[in-house]
Amino acid sequence: MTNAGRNHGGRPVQLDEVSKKIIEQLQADGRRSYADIGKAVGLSEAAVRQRVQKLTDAGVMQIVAVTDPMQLGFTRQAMIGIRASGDTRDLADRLAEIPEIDYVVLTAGSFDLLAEVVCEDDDELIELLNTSIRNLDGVLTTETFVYLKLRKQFYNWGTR
Amino acid sequence: MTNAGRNHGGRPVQLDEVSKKIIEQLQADGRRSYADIGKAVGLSEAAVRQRVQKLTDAGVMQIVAVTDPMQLGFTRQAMIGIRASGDTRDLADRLAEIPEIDYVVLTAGSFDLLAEVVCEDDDELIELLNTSIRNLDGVLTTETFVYLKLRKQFYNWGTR
DNA sequence: AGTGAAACGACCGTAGA
DNA sequence: TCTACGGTCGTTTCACT
Repeated sequence: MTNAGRNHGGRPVQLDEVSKKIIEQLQADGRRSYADIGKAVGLSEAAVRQRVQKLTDAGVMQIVAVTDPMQLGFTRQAMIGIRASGDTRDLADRLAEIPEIDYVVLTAGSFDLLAEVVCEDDDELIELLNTSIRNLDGVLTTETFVYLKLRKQFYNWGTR
Repeated sequence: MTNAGRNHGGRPVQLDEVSKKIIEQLQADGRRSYADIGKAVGLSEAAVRQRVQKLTDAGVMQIVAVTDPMQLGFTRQAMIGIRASGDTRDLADRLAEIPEIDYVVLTAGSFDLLAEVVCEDDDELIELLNTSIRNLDGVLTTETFVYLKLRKQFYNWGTR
């Protein structure tokens, strides 16, 4: 189960209804057996297996464990909007190295970057902002949006 | 493989090093066999399976398929900051019903809500902003941050 | 909470339509 | 790209520690 063959070109893949159904099944339960999925979509176990292989090799889909930060004791989350000078790709790289940051995206708009942080508590968040983030070369100003309640989350993916 | 027994109380669970290692293995590959994981963490297959069962039942972890919107032809993503009046929980509920929105969070700061949208192209994004989002009762102003490049994404989860 | 063993079911490779 | 099938390996259950 390697990552070999990822479609780094990023050309969209045309999916038929059957593959979409297979993905739906695995979005509900990533460990569902290929045989079970086959019954649900009307295909043999081997055919399902081949399609899943193709989809993961092409980088359309990944089957992974997703954790709940709250349950792991990370009670404080926030999105940080960053206005920057210089090369934002470079800054994004440096932000990505910070373990408390789980999400970094380069944007167009009144922020140049958005970064999501996962912290144990407010103290860790303050520490992170004051030492790790605002001190970075190229960071002009930041704006913090502390999460009060997560209402919806659907799993997409697209780091490349 | 139901969702039964989710720990909706949200009390943090204390995890030992072994469970953390198991989660790490599954974050890398959600379909890795329990036997393999057992070899990696020094536990029998049955013990690993019991722990994984517990972790998923407690709501600490979920094993799911995560898709890449780009590969599925959704070439335009954006974060939308929303300033609102009235009950933001109510507004969040209505935003969550919009299929193009995959992420809604209530925040403290200069936005009341953040919503992430996944669109096929710019036209769909414009349409969505003008018709579905800005027209909602309670939406005062919006600010859109179009994604240029996703740099880092780590899978967390916490909708309740 | 963990191991070990036996029965069962899933997965994988290959052959063939 | 699919089905069919046999060998191998993973999973499940249970008795035991």
